[in-house]
Amino acid sequence: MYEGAINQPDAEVLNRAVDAVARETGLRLRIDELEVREGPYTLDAVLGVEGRNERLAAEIKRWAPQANLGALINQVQALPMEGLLVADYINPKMAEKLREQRVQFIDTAGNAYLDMPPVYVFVTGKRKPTQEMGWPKRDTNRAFDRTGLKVVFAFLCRPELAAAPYRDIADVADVALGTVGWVINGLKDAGFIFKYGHGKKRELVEYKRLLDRWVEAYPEKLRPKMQMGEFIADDPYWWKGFDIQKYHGYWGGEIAATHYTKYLKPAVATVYLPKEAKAKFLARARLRAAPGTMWDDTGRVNIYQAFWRDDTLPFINIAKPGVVPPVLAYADLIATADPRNQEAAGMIYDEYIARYNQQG
DNA sequence: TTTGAGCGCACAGGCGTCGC
DNA sequence: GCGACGCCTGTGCGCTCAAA
Repeated sequence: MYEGAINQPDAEVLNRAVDAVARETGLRLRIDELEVREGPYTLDAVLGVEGRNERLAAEIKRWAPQANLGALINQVQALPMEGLLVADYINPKMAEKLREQRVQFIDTAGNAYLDMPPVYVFVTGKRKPTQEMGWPKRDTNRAFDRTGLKVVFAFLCRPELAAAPYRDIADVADVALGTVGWVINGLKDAGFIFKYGHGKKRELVEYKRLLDRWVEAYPEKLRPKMQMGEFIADDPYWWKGFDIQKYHGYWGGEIAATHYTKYLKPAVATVYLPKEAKAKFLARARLRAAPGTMWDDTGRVNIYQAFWRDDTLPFINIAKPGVVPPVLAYADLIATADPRNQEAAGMIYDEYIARYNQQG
């Protein structure tokens, strides 16, 4: 068992997963290093395979719900060397998706997918470990709860906001003043904010890692709460020439990606609207409620309530009018777990977001 | 019914400004 | 230079509400 500088719960998940894969498959993985700096990346761990020369960069996730699968795939694929997802539990559906995208994984139940010819392992369907067996407790950092995510979103759009007074932050993020303290402390604990200089000015650090955490938590915690319905349009190109700004709305997801990259042909429309504009928007766009089961995504429209205040938009750094900020477009695309969308997300990151990472 | 997250408000400490 | 005052900032507490 390895005990290093990495936080205790992550180390526990890693140790359990390594033990489980050995028990279920006989394949022995070796924990070579923890918290390895590789250029701009900090790898959670580097693993070796006994009797072989391969080294695998481990991305450890204590909590890996299905809603975050796209983000997880993206994080593993972005690793600077051959990667491996190490999670508490991967259910059979997630296992199949990960295998489709050739993302190797191991979990604490003994489920695994490893493809290192001539070694090929695919184990799925092992039951989730119970709480009594030491099932790791979920991370309860308030920075990654519903309101915390609104504050972090504002920071990701405008990193310098981290140094602003609490009242300004609360105003821009549209949360209560008391919430800001919880979020800042949560970010400090997690190592995303530190204070420097004589005046103890706050600064955002580890921008990419924070973005990954946000992109991971957003589709699970915040977006479902903001959902105003799923609709369908008869004309799949209804959105072309549609003046969304008239409704104080913003294109997200695939349509945002076409504005930022000209790379995608959108099938699904994602729209962010103020609550009060929904009825007028639906009538003008001629949308109807989506049926329970849809075999084809073409023409599908997801509408979410905009979770930022319209009058604080100058602070939120909208790169294109009527289009959500690059950070949100990136998160929407990653959440789909679709390979083409992930590619588009990568382009948005490179062109619009990466510069914040270099600053931070 | 219980629990926990979110909010608003009040309070305390720090800092700057002004008058003596 | 020192003290009084007021403003700004961050923290803590109690209430409300929603989810389980």
